[in-house]
Amino acid sequence: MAQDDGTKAPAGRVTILDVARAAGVSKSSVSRFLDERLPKSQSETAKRVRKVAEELGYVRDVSAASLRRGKTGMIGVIVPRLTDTVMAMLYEALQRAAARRQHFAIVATTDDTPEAARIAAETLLQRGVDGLVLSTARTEDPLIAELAQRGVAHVLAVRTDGKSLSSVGDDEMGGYLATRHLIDLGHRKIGLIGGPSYASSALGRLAGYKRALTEAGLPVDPALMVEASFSITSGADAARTLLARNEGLTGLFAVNDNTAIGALSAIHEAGLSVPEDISLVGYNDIPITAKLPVPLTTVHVPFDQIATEALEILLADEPDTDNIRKAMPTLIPRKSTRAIKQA
Amino acid sequence: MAQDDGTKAPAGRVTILDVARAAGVSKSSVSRFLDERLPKSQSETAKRVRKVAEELGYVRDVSAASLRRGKTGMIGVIVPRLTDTVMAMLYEALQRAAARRQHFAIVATTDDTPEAARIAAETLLQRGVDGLVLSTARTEDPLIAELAQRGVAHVLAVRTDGKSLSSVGDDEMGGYLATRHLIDLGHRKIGLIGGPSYASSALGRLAGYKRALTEAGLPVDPALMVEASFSITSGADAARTLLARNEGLTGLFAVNDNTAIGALSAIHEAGLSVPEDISLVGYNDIPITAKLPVPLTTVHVPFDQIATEALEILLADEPDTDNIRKAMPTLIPRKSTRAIKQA
DNA sequence: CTGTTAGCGCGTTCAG
DNA sequence: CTGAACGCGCTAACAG
Repeated sequence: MAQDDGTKAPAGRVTILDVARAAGVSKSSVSRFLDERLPKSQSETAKRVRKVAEELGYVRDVSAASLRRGKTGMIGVIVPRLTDTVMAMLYEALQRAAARRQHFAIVATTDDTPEAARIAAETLLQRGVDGLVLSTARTEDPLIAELAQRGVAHVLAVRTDGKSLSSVGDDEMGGYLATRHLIDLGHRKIGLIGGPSYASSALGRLAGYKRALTEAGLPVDPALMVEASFSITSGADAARTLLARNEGLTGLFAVNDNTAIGALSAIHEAGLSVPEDISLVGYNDIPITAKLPVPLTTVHVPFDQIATEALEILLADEPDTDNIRKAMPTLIPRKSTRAIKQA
Repeated sequence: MAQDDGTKAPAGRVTILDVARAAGVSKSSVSRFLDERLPKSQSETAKRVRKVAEELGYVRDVSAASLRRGKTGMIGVIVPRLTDTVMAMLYEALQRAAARRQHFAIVATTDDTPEAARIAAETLLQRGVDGLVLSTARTEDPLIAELAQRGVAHVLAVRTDGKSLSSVGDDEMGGYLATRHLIDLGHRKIGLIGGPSYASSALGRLAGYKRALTEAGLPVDPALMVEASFSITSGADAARTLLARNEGLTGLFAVNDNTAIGALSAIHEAGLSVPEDISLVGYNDIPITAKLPVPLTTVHVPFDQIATEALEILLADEPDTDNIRKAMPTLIPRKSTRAIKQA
């Protein structure tokens, strides 16, 4: 039994025509009054139309509007995986930023493989997204080149290829801050658990690590640097290697919280403690780091800012001039680092 | 400089009409041959049309198709948050299941508040989803009642309200398995870190805990049970309470891996070790549990199965008969549990 | 500011 | 099986 609200009950869903009739105006007027992109008119009729629409429970059919406008108001996000908390944080931030701009962010995952990234992009494009936010960029990424060539609006987030429009964290600075923190605490032999070399974020943090060392007059020793993926297991492996290879290591900088957590396991396994024997710094400040038995010192990344700027770039009317925007990270000192014991 | 593929270059995007012309058939034929819902015709023209479409790089305009079909092929997923790995796993599983059925899953988060859940549902519906998968159900959830009354297709996943169509894990069984495991190892004083009482999953696991205890002739002692949220911090708090309140506690079952991880902190803090002093079991088997310094014994939940069945229910032509489908969990014994030391 | 008109690209009648 | 014609609901262009 459908409820009767006094107006002629529309058969199925309420269309713009129902509203127009009920308000006694033309449907194009309704369309205009309800256009969220225009500054909302304060005229009496405008108010009445909005009220009637509200009462009737009218909601615009996005398929029809998208067809006509040539835009869907959806933006596609491509991330390696959502079970990586960093990427979940990025996506949630992008959702918030998109909502603020009356858009909606949909996501597809790639497991960090280029083939899946291509499929993800295709899927999202097929779904009609107005643009793409990619966090999977590699240096010399053919997918990105192709998108550019096809004229697909896109922006890189968190990771950059060094040339396309991007919104990232200042990884070099973050790496510097982390390493400098350890140096300031008196550490002299500081290992690095790096990330995959195809990720600009990992490379930047490595560069920052080197700069801090050099600036402090410390040697940049290849034996102190190990490359890992962004996984917990590979962090553990890397830490094991580093520990075995370097007598007297007291500081460790992992360019990712996950690898730091893996390193924690390896350190315990070796009969050592954090921070008593080894001071450890992570990167990203994922929620769990603050809640570990020994809360992890890490570098906080302002994902909300990165997301906001990414969308600003993507949705800008005319192409931006400065290609790569960098957001400032912050060091969060917690309990996994302490001043070195005096010899 | 647009490349010329020999056919008349369409101005903007390739439409169905371009394909029709290039293949020498009418556009309705093209539409039919390319309809993924129909069994694909093997006739020569069909093959030719598909080939031409492929060559021209034709992709169906989903807005136009959706407008005409009255369906978008999108399903909306509502979860508390994606930074909770459990929910990220659920959503990724739903994405895969949706893809298998030629659909696409979009997501919105609620921070586990009913008001945000309502907004999330509205947002998703406005975006034109064909149905909703909710993992935020509470017992007596007005939002769900409203969806039902409005005729919105929906299914509950992981958590159920006990009456609506749902696809969940068998939480009672999981709770039983976890507790039984501890009992089998000789533990007699087993604490429970429960979840919020509005979540059916938490309630089910609690019920399983009680059944295992009762079956073993052990008392169900209220002092051994603490309610927590699903967060790490609250898990730590709960464990502290339990430890302080119960002399001789040797076993602990946390109905969620996150709270188990929190408990870990509290246990260490109290100067105790896992599994030497306390055996600990979690729930969900999120990836990190296997990689902790002491890998966590936990209950694995088949999210892929839950997701597949959820979509089966949601996309079914006629309403299902059995309301609540339950997937079997599995106990994964790792290093956080061991036989009790003999007195 | 308002209304009229003309499609957006597609899927689905319906007649052949 | 095929094609012609219609219209899904909306917005843009235009005219008043």
